[in-house]
Amino acid sequence: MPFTLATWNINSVRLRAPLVARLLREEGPDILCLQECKSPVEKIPGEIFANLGYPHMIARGEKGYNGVAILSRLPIEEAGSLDFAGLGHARHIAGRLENGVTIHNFYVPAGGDVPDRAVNDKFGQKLDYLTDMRDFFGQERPQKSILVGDLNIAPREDDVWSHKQLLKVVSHTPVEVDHLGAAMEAGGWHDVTRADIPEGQLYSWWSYRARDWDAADKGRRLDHVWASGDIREAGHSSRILRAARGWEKPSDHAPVFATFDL
DNA sequence: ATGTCAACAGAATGTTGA
Repeated sequence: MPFTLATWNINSVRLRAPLVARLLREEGPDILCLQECKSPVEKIPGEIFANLGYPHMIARGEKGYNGVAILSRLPIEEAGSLDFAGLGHARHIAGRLENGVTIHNFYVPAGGDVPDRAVNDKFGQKLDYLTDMRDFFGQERPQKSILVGDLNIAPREDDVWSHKQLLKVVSHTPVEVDHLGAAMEAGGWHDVTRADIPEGQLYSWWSYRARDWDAADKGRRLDHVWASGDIREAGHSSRILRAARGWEKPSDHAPVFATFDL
């Protein structure tokens, strides 16, 4: 049975519960992975989503920051949560579907402003997080697995509005791209979005600070859908719902979709 | 340095993080 999955950094699931509901109603993904819920789990308005046909929710949360959740119309059971770099943050949850597919939902640390771990602890934490990711998935290569989330890195030149102007901007520096690539390779992960859409500029995030985000279009592809090597061929129909960035009181991220024939 | 958001602490705005 094919299923469609979406990943979306919602930037407060309580404030934007109406937008989540709109996405569920209008697009109807089978599974929606959220990041930056910024809410303790017990304060996530799960009944709103349940009433829309998404009775299954697994989540990790904390007060004010981070937080990840998976909403599903298919039964999903928790399959652990990882705390890379020992941050003690709610940045990951894994779930398993009845067909045996595991879904990892990640919110990788943003990394602060200065791309130098000697002067910016947050940048060091981001690199350490990615190194731990590499080591974890390298230990035992995942199978029948999908990894999604806000990875806070735009790896390719055509994943940013200006490769040259962003080389020293956190999210597109070579050291971050290398760390992400190492995690990807160690786990045998494949970039489903770029397998589907190999050519051209592709963004999932536009800063709030731009006066006209749509016209300026200074975006970055920070949100990703990966598949383990054994199911890479099952992924298709990738798309980014850019329109959601223009909704009333939007998140600064747009949802990324993929369908899997599994 | 700036721009714009959101949550928190604690009672108005400043801080932290993105």
